[in-house]
Amino acid sequence: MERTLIKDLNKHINEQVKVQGWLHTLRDQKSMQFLIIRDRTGMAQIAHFKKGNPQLAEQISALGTESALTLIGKVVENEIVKLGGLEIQLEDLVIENAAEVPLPFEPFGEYLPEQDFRLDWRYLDLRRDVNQLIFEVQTTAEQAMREYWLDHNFIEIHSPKIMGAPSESGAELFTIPYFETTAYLAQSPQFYKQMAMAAGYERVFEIGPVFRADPSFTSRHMTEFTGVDMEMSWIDSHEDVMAFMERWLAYTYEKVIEKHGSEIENLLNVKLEAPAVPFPRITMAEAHELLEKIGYDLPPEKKHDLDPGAERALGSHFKETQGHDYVFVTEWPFEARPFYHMLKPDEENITRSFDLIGKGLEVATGAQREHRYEVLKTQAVAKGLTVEPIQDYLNYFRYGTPPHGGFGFGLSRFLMIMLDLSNIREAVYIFRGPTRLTP
RNA sequence: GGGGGCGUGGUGUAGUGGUUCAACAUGCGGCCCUGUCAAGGCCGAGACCGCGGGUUCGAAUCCCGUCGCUCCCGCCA
Repeated sequence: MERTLIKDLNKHINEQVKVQGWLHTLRDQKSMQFLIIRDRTGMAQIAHFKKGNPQLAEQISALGTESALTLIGKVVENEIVKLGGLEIQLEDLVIENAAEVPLPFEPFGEYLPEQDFRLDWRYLDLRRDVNQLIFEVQTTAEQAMREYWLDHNFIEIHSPKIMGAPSESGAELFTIPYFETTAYLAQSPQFYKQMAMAAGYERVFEIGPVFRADPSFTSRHMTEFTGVDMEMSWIDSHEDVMAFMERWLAYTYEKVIEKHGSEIENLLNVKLEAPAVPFPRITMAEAHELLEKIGYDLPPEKKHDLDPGAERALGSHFKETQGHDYVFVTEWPFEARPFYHMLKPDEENITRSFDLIGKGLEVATGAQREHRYEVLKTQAVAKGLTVEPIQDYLNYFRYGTPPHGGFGFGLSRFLMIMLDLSNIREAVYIFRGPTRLTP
């Protein structure tokens, strides 16, 4: 017998159906039992007259909530029933997997345990509607991103996550034993995206895992996360990358709104609107002036940079003045950027780069890359790097590599921003942090 | 790596030096209820108040240490 989804029960009045799902609540009375069963599509009431089958009644009485059940019965209309005006009169029940009693916590209780405890029992936590929604939204968002890329002639790549040399200086790398030597977990697909430019692929994207060995204890950092990266050739400047990116992001919002807008409003109380294109832009120099004007005190060691407080201040400023959640901060000083960001021709210390700030949180970094071999080498040396370990990378720029640029974008941070989640642990399927390796 | 906060039955909280201070809610167990509906009623079990030390006649409550969690800074997506 085929399974009927709970949302489709009203199409099967007076028919025998099989439903499968989780026991949401059990109301065990003297002569009757009511089981509320839940599947991904909704909830329904199952009624059982104890006298009809005392043995079954006994089994039901022993059931713990959240048990996985298969039920067979007849769908009947019943105006009294508040759950959809129908119920299933139980004929047979299979306990597929009984939930132990008691549960570690009640996923549908009035209050929730603290997050760390919920992460211990993440699969119970994920049974909550709002969590199901978050990952439906993520699925739609990724699909929209891919659609947009494919409509613009991008090629999808999957670069290796095991590397022989660090892909960038700076962020800490995880080392792993690798036969007779030591390898690193990829901290970014950066160099491999650029290799695709050298390969003449012109436009590539990758959605994949990224590893950072930084011991960061914040609500927005993870040691493993999903990086959303793209790179495009034959650009004139970083402005081409930003112009692409804002349309790509607006498209993603549109698709998410179309599919989940009302549910997001119901469950998360967020009224989603696609961000207007173009996004506001501000150069780093202007940002510093603005911060001073609005009274944000940037620490002196940050004079070429922004700190998280400054990002939040900029975020709320552009929200207030332009009603926009996003802002590009452009033209970062070379001191604050990696060696491969291209410098402006007339201003030696300024890069053709940008960060995208969403609701005050850094969500992406991008730039035009330096594609001229000698210039790139000089910039690496200027950053204090030795050429030898990055020679493989430098070799990408020896035999006809077009001008290009791109960005790296944090998928979970994006979900945080879009859905107003206060902690990245809520925006990721399974969280990995310095002290969280399980489940 | 630096700093702040928190740590009480399974879970969420109350209690900030003493005499019912170990409470309330929820969950759990039992009983009651002719069909309930995020049911309701009654009864019951369940915590030596993270751990170790100290102050005190007396510590969940104050102090020190330690562990865990959390947030902020640094780093970044």
